[in-house]
Amino acid sequence: MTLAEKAYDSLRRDIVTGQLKPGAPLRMAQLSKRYEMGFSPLREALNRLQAERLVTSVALKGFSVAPVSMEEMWDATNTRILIETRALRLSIDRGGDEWEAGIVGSLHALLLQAARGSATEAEAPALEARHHSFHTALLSACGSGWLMEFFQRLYVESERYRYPLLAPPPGEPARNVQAEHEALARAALARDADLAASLLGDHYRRTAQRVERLLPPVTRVPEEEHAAPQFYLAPLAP
Amino acid sequence: MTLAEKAYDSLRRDIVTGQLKPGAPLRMAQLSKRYEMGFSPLREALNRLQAERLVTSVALKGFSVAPVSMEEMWDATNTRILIETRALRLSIDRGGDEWEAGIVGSLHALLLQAARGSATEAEAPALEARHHSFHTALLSACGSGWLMEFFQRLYVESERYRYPLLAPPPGEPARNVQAEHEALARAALARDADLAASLLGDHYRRTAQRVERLLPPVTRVPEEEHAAPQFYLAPLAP
DNA sequence: GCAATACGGATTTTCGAAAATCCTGCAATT
DNA sequence: AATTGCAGGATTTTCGAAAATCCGTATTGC
Repeated sequence: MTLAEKAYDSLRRDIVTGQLKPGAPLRMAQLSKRYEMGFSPLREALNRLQAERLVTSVALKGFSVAPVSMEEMWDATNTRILIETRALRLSIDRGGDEWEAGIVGSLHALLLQAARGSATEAEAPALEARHHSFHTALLSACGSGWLMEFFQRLYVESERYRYPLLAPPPGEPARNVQAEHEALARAALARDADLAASLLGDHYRRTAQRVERLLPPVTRVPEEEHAAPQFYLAPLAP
Repeated sequence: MTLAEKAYDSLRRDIVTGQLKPGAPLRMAQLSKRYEMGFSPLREALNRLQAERLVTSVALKGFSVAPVSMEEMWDATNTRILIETRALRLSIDRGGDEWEAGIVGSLHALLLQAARGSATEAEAPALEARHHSFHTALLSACGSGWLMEFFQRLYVESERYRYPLLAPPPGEPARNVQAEHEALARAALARDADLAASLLGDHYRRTAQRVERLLPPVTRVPEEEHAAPQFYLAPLAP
């Protein structure tokens, strides 16, 4: 594994888990010290992350962690539902034995980890990994590389919002999210596409609502000139 | 504009227009000479392009132009229809005067350029730019950054397949694609979401069928993993 | 004869410093 | 008092060379 790949993995993890805060500037000197490598591999990683919208950059002014907002969270959620319900229906149509086995296996692993009392911070990455595997398994037979790519992109994006909730705040009733996963798997294996798609949409909407309720401070991003225009009139000539 | 940005634009253009053939290895020394810059800005551009799936890379073995295939072209087409019909319906719901003005204006500019006899190679980039502006204007009021991003990604992807057809081969009946654009704009401005979505889907399916009919050699991607294909999208401009 | 291994050239990856650019604060001017 | 102009420092961007790795070839050992 090259240094640039290490840099990519480390930066991605630290952004998704919130150790690098949204909007925070990423200075080369500071990153170089933190990750113990030169500028070249860091720049490479930052450019990839920029293309994935996890970091932003302005020429000659450097990189920053991409900001978060409730608007963006809902946009990601709605787009996710569009992408994943399509991929799920395709998978239900086309999936074979391997697809079913992948669902059953990854759901089992997810439930084991969840039952292990994964509410602690130390267990969060393991739980998150199995959650990702399960959702990937569900869609894996869709046969569309583009749908899978967009699914992965939006999964990472929503992980940024979801991660702080893996260790639920005290006094908050735990949501039985694993029951939703089980119902989803059951509907998929029963080849009930309408039910499965409906359950998947509800699953994500519920997650988004929980994020909205428990993470309101996150949304308070001071508005600068970074705001996207309401309308976009593309230039005509090159 | 930094050198890295120039490198990105140049490489992207040369890949989309087929001057860099699908599957072709991209050697640093050769690129450095071709674009007259050092390794650093080139690597930066290549990493961004890799994240956008226009180039592939293997650690310590370098970069290549991403391959093309008919399967991938159909995947991009179908995913495009999913993304864009959603974005179009949202725009039709939410768009205001500026949105309408953008459509009318960019359609007018597109028709002017098309009437100018853009079948020549020299005019292809201008026609392509206005085509892109028109489709962007149609969706621009959807209010979803993620849908717009995926739209742009798939637009570029399909441009790779469409570009050689801007100058139609001799003996091939020209398709009246501008009539389709006009009908699309009319349906959008009339706020007929079902009709507009249906026209948009047909528009892309027709394009894909034409690509499939006129570019069959493209699909013959040799089995060897990294060799350049025997056939490729013929370059239009010098 | 055949497999395994060592070598040399080609290529990528990384480093460290130089060049270019931006930002801040202060002074000079209107 | 407000604005402009200009150093000086901080930061990013780029270069060129060094280090690391890969691939094909030839040599060795069995």
